Amino acid sequence: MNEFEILFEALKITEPILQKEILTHGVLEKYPKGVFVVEQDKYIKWLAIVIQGSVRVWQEEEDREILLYYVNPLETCSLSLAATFKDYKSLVHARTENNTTLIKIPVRFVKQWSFEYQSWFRFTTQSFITSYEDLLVSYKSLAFKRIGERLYDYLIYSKELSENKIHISHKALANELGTTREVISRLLKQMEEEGRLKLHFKMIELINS
Amino acid sequence: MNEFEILFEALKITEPILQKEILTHGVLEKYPKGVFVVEQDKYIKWLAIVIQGSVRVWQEEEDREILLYYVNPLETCSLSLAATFKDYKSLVHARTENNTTLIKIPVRFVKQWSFEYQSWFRFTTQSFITSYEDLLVSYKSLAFKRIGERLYDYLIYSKELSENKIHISHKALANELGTTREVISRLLKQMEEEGRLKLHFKMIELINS
DNA sequence: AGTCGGTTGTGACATTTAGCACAATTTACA
DNA sequence: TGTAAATTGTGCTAAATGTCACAACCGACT
Repeated sequence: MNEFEILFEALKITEPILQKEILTHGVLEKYPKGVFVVEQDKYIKWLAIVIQGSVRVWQEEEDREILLYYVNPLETCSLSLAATFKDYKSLVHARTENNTTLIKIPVRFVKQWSFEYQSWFRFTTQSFITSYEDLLVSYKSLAFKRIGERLYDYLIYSKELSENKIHISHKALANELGTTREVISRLLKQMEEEGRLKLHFKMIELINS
Repeated sequence: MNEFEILFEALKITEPILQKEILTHGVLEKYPKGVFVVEQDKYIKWLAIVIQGSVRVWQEEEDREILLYYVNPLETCSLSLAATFKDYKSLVHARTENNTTLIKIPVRFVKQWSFEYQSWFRFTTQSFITSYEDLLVSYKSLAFKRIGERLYDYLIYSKELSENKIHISHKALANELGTTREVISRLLKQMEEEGRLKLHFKMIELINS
């Protein structure tokens, strides 16, 4: 099954005309890790849907950054989606996290299809809603939780995606959470002393409670 | 011009069939200040569009709260909108700020119309996008700015909506920004000493720089 | 084995934010 | 006019977070 077929199946795109449109105007691209897909303050020209790999989306200011979310297979960056409805500059950065396969759709089609094809409408709408809810949860967490708790939440969440061993540096964790490396190092050390995890070089092992 | 006509004009709802649908299924309601329109963890049954007045939308945890946004005339709460596409419990609270006139649409129609009527599609889409962007800006601000700056930003923003005199208590400001009253009082006092504003009882006067 | 760049640990200290206590002030309204 | 409730000011203290400096450590590569 090729990438387009994967897309059609996952998004339940059954309309033959829409399939044809996507095949005609969509562009398949493969990127290595670390490529910028979207840059803050630049105009967005394509809607990218991740087929394989993942894309990290974040905001930055001076030398700090904070994670917004990851775009995983068969999801799209809801901000690119927003941009397709209203020409504007990106408020965020986005970069591939792994080798990543994308299908890119020129923005001018995205809106039009939403009104014409039920399945595409479902896809765009769902993407928006999910992203909005996620952001809302993050916002609340940022407003009311202390860094220690947000850090642990992050680790638990990462664990669910893979296993008990999370491969990430303290500096990278700081960038996910919008703080600095020393803060993370100290909090992790403290959690290690509490027996909640075990620290290794560029790896954190969670201990099942 | 009655409330429905105002709605049609503002949202550029020209389709006669849609107008008829809205007149048939929409309900006009007038509330005094302080009525809960949506409550956290409750199911959403209506999409409310503000015609007059305004609705405050916020999140809370224990005895803290933080503002998300205000719904102003001819806007809708994007979270109610999200809920119409996916039955779920509200993540937020919403309460009228003034005497407020709403048009309420049962959620089951909202999604259907989006796909059937261009103007309704434009309305729902725009609402989502605007809310999403606003939340994103708030998120960044929360992540990187200190309370003092967020406070001043808030005052400047309020000033633009009305005049130099902002009628609000320190406690209410704390609730807008997710902090406590003492913090706000001190920061305001400091800004007064710096000549940036003048404090009165339940009112803050901004000084043009 | 040696070098180098990135990573981690940590002490000392500064700043920001929060929490408690209580007095003073203002308003609403009985 | 008097009283109660809400609002504001502020000293003191504590906790959370950020900053700087520097040493120790790890792993990739020659």
